Amino acid sequence: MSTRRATINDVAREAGVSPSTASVVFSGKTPTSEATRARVLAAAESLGYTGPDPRAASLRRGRSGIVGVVFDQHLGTAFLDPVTTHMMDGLADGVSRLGAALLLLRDDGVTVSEPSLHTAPIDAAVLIGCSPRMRDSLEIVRGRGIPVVVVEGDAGEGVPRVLLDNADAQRAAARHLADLGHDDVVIVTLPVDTLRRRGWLAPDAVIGVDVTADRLRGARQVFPDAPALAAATSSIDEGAIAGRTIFAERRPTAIIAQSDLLAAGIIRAAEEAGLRVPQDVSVTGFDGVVVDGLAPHVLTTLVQPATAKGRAAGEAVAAMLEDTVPSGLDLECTFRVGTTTGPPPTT
Amino acid sequence: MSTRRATINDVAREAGVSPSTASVVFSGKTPTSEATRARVLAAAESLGYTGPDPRAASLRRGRSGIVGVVFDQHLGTAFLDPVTTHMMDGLADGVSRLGAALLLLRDDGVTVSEPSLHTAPIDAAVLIGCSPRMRDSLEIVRGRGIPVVVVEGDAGEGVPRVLLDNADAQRAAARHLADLGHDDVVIVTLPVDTLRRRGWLAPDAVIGVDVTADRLRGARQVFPDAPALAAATSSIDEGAIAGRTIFAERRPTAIIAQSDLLAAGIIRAAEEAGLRVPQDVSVTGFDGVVVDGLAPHVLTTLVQPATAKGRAAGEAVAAMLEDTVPSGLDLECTFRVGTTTGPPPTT
DNA sequence: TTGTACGCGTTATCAA
DNA sequence: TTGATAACGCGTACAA
Repeated sequence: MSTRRATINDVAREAGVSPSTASVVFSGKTPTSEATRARVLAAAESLGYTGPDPRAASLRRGRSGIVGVVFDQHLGTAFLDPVTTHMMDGLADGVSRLGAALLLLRDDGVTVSEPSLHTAPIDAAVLIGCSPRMRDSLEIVRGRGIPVVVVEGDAGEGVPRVLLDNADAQRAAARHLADLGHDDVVIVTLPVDTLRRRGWLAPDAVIGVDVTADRLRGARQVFPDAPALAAATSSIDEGAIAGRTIFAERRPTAIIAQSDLLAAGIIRAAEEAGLRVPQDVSVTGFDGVVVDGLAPHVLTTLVQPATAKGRAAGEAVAAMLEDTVPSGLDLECTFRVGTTTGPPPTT
Repeated sequence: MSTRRATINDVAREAGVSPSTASVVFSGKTPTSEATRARVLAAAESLGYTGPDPRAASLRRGRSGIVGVVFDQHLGTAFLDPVTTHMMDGLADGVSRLGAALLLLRDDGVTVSEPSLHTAPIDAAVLIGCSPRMRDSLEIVRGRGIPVVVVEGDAGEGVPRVLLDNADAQRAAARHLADLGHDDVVIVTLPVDTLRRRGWLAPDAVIGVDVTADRLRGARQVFPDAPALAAATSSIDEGAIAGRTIFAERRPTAIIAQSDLLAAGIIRAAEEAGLRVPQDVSVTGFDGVVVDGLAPHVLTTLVQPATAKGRAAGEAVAAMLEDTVPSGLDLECTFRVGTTTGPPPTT
């Protein structure tokens, strides 16, 4: 029983047909007589043959039926972000018409072991932007000649992308604050580079992450001189850290956070500092996800179509694999006014 | 430029070495002289060769470096459950020492297109239990001779499993309620079968989902006659539906929900019905996840080590691929008393 | 409808 | 340290 697994050759021999005939019985590419078909199946059964080896089939066909999803961070971290989760949802949906499965890949720059982005048997790749690493990932994938779709990132010519109107959306939120009378505003940004360093950004700081840069640009269109503080990642804890940093130094009347999770942390920090939201300080978020523990607040935020984003990416991939040329897709955020913004304190 | 991609043979020829030497340069399996190494790399560079084709390598090696994660439901749905999310987190961690990537697979019973469970090039599989479908999935994977680990499910002999002490844990919660003086208790269960039908369970109902059955058994050890209502899935909305059904018909003093999400929905339904929690009705959950919008309540629940569960599964897989025999692993839930349980109303 | 023959691109083995 | 050889298991022209 410890012998090697049966191959289609064994089955063919057992059934008294040629290997190609046996192959055809399994693939159904060519009609076969009911008799041979039955004989082949019986032979397979008796040998414990359960179908073509996917590795060999894949080599032969030149296709693996696998779409890689490339993250730039620990997979766990990615999953804990509701935006990513929803996007994966849509992505699974989008590629489903291909019948492709999703391979979770992480490109951290270090070639650990296999399969990395260099060696994974993927037919196409979806790069989840938001990271400077992405440029390198893109390079690798394109070098391999693999079709790729970029979600929220600058891809260069010829790479289909799924984009959000980050700048415009963020400007809408800033405008909302300005209309309420705010002019002392601080911006808390998503990571600005691979190093994910925290801290105040110099006015001329170069930002390597598109999402961060775009949202910042939108905010600055309304508040050109607003100071910006970079967070290390998008999480409630990071938001709290940023909030504490801010309130230790100053008392802005409003804070624009580049994600809902950050906003939630900032609100927590504000309350720790004895500030009421929105009476003492207004806070806006970005994403429109459900944040736990925020009740009874309802975040004023930009609701992004995360699921649609994933689905669009999936469909673009499907199109590329079917030799259609997919165009990039621009999705829009919806501004939602919640209970975390109000007029600035009159003092 | 539209010619086929370069192969390692082309590179070898260009570099004036044998294919095997070129191969070795890329794999590093055998020492090579600096000179040949440089020549091969240069040749590769000039031909645009970016490394061995993973499909061919995988065929030759008999390994793909991919671990399949099999879900029994829409991937999106799975991702939206915090327990699954945390488990994936741990799983990614657990297989990382293998350097393996995770392939998201869904086994819905219908063989749509490739790669399904039948044809995916995976070295091992992790079945996320909780489903009757799982038995079939298991059959398929084992038929292919692929090592498999089952998380929370009955696997039959010889299949390593990662289990939770569902029955014991649930009994602890039930005991807690009994100690408080409750004796009019209703149980809201997770789905009982593939059909995910809602409704009251007959006392002798056959339950095809292990988790559901185990937790129910634990509760019934304390409250043998408690009626049980099945939900269609684990979500807040489903919990609310169940809650409304219950409160329309009766006024139990306590409700045992088989998940936190269900519990949250039940609490919502209770409040809709003008009932206070826990003064009028106590509610217990299961999982110990953070549920949004539940504040200021803190759920009395069983906290399960979701991340550890995933990590254990990952490590078991790694062990199997390294020819070690992994033993199954039993993990324990921790009972946490929150603010949603109290003595029954004295009326 | 079935069989023959070959190649997909790589790597393990072993000898040189 | 390098090279020759032989699979790995399958799919598909093409011919019969």
